Amino acid sequence: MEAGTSGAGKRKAVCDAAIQAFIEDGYAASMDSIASRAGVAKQTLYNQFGSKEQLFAEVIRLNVDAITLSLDGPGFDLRVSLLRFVEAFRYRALSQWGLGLHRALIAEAPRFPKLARLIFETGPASARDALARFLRSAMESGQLRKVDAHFAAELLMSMVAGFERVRLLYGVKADPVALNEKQRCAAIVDCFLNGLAIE
Amino acid sequence: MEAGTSGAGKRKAVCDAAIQAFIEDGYAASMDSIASRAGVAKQTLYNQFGSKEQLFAEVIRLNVDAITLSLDGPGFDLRVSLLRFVEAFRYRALSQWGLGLHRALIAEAPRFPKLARLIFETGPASARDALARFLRSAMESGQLRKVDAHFAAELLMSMVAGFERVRLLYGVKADPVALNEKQRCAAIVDCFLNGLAIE
DNA sequence: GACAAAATAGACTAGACAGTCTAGTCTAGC
DNA sequence: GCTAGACTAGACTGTCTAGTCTATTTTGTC
Repeated sequence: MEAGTSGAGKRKAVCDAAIQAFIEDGYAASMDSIASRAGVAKQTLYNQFGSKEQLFAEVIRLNVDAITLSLDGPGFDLRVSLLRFVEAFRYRALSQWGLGLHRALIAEAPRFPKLARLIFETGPASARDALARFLRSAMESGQLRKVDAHFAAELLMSMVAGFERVRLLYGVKADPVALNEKQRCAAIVDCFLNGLAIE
Repeated sequence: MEAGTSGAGKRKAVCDAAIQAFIEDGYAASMDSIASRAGVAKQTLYNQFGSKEQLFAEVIRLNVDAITLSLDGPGFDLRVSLLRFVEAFRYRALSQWGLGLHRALIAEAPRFPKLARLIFETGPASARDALARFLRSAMESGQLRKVDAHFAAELLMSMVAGFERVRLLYGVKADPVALNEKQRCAAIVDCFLNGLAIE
């Protein structure tokens, strides 16, 4: 007898299948395909979630959380901490998983405005706020120029997941002569630190 | 007798209606709705474009071009030129028009990989290349630190249309205490110039 | 083993939509 | 005026999908 054979187990199997389907096909993924992926009858989806909209909202909510990384230690080296954040955030935003989720959400945001807002707040906005708190403490301890911390946090996140995320969303491969991942992260952090250096 | 009463005139009317419909509803916009928006019979769409896919590809192609702004003058002030670029690019990327086009394209990129690639090359990549050429000349004349010019161009474009574009795509209003547009553009350019200043 | 809750397959409804077809109208050039 | 070609309204086909329903089987609990 396998693990998810009824009740909560089935629910998990359905969520896994659904997020995968939504990542691949967006909201257009059919309930039939989700059911067959999960190895479950379609009726079970309706028993568990009521409707496609609720299933979508539920699995998206389950799969989004903030990056609350080890940004808080006060004694840490600024550059090292930022580099760790940048690498983690880059992985989140630019993995197939992150790109697919982003694509599905962006496409359906007009249809699900409340869900979109919730996801934005618990995802990107929450990560930005954590980063802003970290940057503010660095500003107060004289390691960075004093500017709007939220603005600075958004700037760093943009540098990581701006142009390159667009490129990946369009399905275009990286230029072979471009910098590799590590170099890119380091260059971003250095440019950011120079940009906000004490004059 | 109005302008677009047959032939090329109708075609223009259909293109206008179609791009508007795709911006609002994505590829899900129905051929019936496009026809009625254009004040045209559905058959006319098929006479002119053959299929929905071809209509989509055609109107997207018509509506994407590069920002080839006045970046080329050699004697111009670096900061002023960049500010002009940033403000123009910001408007392009963050207007309802730009956001809608972006949303529709991102959502359908997996279905239209060749079109997506074409659009990426003629749109963002082409703007990046123009900016990179401009930055390279600034580097060569000693106004900027010498780094990979493509990387630098992508960084600046990311700063403009990164986090904030995501926020708008999610339909979330700006934080009321945030910087206004002009301030934001100026802060971005200043951070960029500091980040790449000669040591 | 009996029973109740939950799951199953699969048929079914209702509606949306791409694309086709038809019958008839409008317009330009001759 | 006549004709060819484009346009029109709208009916129609075939397909796809969300969601429902039913009859049957499986599962966990006592």
